[in-house]
Amino acid sequence: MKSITIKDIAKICGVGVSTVSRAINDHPDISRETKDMIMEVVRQNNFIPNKSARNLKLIDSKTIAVLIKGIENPFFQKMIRVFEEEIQNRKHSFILHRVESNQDEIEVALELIKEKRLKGIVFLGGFFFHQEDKLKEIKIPFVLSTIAITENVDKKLYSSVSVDDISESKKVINYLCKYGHEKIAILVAGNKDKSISTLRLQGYLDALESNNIPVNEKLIRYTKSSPNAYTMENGYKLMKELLESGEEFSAVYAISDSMAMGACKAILESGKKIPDDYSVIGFDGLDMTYYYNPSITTIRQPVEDMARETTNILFDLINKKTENQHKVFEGELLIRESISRLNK
Amino acid sequence: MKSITIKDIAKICGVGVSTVSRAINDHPDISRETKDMIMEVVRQNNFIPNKSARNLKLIDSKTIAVLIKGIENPFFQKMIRVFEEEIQNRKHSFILHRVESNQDEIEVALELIKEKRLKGIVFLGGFFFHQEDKLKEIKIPFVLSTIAITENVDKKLYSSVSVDDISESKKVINYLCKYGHEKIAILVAGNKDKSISTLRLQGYLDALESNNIPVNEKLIRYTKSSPNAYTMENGYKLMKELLESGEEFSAVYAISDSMAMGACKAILESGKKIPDDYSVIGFDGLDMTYYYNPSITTIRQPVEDMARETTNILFDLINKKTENQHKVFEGELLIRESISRLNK
DNA sequence: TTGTATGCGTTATCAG
DNA sequence: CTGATAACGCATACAA
Repeated sequence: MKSITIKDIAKICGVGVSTVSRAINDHPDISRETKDMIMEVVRQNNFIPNKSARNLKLIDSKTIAVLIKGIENPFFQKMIRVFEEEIQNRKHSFILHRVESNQDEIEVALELIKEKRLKGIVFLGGFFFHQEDKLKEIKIPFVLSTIAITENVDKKLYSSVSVDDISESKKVINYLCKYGHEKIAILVAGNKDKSISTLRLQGYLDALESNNIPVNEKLIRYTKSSPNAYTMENGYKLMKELLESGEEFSAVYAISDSMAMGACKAILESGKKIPDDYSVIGFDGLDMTYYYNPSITTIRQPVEDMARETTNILFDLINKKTENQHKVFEGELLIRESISRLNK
Repeated sequence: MKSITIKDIAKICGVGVSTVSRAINDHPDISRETKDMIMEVVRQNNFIPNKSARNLKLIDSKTIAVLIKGIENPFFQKMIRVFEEEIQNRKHSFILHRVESNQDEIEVALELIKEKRLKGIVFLGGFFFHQEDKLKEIKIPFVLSTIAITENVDKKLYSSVSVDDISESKKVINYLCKYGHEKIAILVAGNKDKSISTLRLQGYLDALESNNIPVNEKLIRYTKSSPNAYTMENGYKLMKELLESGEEFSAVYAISDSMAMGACKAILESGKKIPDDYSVIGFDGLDMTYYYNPSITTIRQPVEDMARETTNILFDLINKKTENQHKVFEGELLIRESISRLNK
């Protein structure tokens, strides 16, 4: 079942393959008539050029890949849109490529670069625990977007766009403290998970200290299951355990909005009220937090702006307009209905 | 900046390219020592085979692609997992490929088939308004999963896995009627959108008729914006308009869970209660409906089973074990807290 | 067990 | 403007 090739088309048209190639690719050096004639034959025979062959031959491809770890995370939804738009505006092709949680994103990137002759890469989500020499293998421009780097790598080796998880996390806790909360629980991702979760936990600890509140280890709840720790289900389970433990607290900080909603459910199910009995605060700024009942106070990451800035930096790098950059965005505290005031 | 190829490796190792190829691809006809030696060199030089070249050469690739339209739809999240698992269990590679809402999925499929030498394809989401001859161009096995076909095409030409949107929709309305509701509003996708929305609306109309309830056009609300009609935002807007219109109703059926949650928000925001003032029912069975407050009654599509069955059929087709099949799954009514009983 | 040569389907170079 | 031909990087038939 051999499929039709450019040669077949050339034969049918009675022209050379290069002429067909020129017709397909809108080359200038071809007369209107031959082009029209060829395109007609192409259409009639449903000829579709083989991209592998094309990629193999091409030296320069004008395509950008976004490698996303955790595509199921609703947090990325809006960013994808922006990437698509921005990249297409710049007349480049956009490839969204999912990397599985057990895959090494750099390996995947390296393969894709070769396969597609990429111009640039965006790494979205996940966390880098890579060594410097790993990063150095990527010879094309790339930007880490909403990624926590844990290793101490030279900032000159990469670009990044992110929020400061530690300080945003402090913001959360300071806000709760301002409202009189002292017994503040936190729902974080499994303790071996060296990631964004660790940073947000760090912010929590720092803020408690600066507010002179002693840390109660029993109020720090870690998810068991991985790799998908930031789910509603985990938030629900953790909250349920916490409630059943009998440990006292007045507010809970879930390090993701999904977990926050799960936590809310557990609280409501136990017959308690939000925010009257317990205050809840999330992180990320998912739309869903607005629609939830009660609406949930959270820190919004400016995802659209972050995606836009990511592409800006990437194309600046591609056009050699800049060295590697690190842009940190400020989160926005969205004050909703899930926090009560304890002091007056 | 030429990148390293199999030839370079061969040269370094002092062997032929075919030997290197054999080493990389775990061929049997190669001695342990040469293989180990070669692999060591491969590692040291970070050699990564070019997939385009490989795909071009290969005749048989053992890869399955899932083309998904509307990847941002949380409905597909769980299915993706299953596809990945099932396909990997069968020792095939899994490619998730996003098709944009303005793209023709068949065109995309045709390209991908050539590029990757696919063994099979799953079309996930969206709706087919394609002619028969379009479908006939796809020469490899494929299955339409959770897709509404609007054209009248010969069922022998394709396989499908779905729920019966019309009858599930009737189930919804019959349930509401049983609880004494008669003034039932429905939130559907924009009227030009010939899709699943149309089918669910049809079920609504049919069920009203069989329950001897006259249709009130004012209770049928269409989203304006496309292409992403099934969002919380649209549910919210539609509900708000409906409430402000002053039209009387006791229950609302949103044809997607996301819309249902948006609708709930609008109701709650207006100071009304669910289900005391208004009953709400959704469709799809997203996890979120459980976590919402109040939890939302909905029709659950058995997504995992559907994904599993999709792969089963696909591989049966690949292995020539079967002709094209059409499997219809039954939805499950998840009774939650968002419906009140009007009659006693 | 290993090496050589050929072709996969395109695009690009270069001569006509 | 057009056509032959040489790559692109790899896998494989075939020869050794």
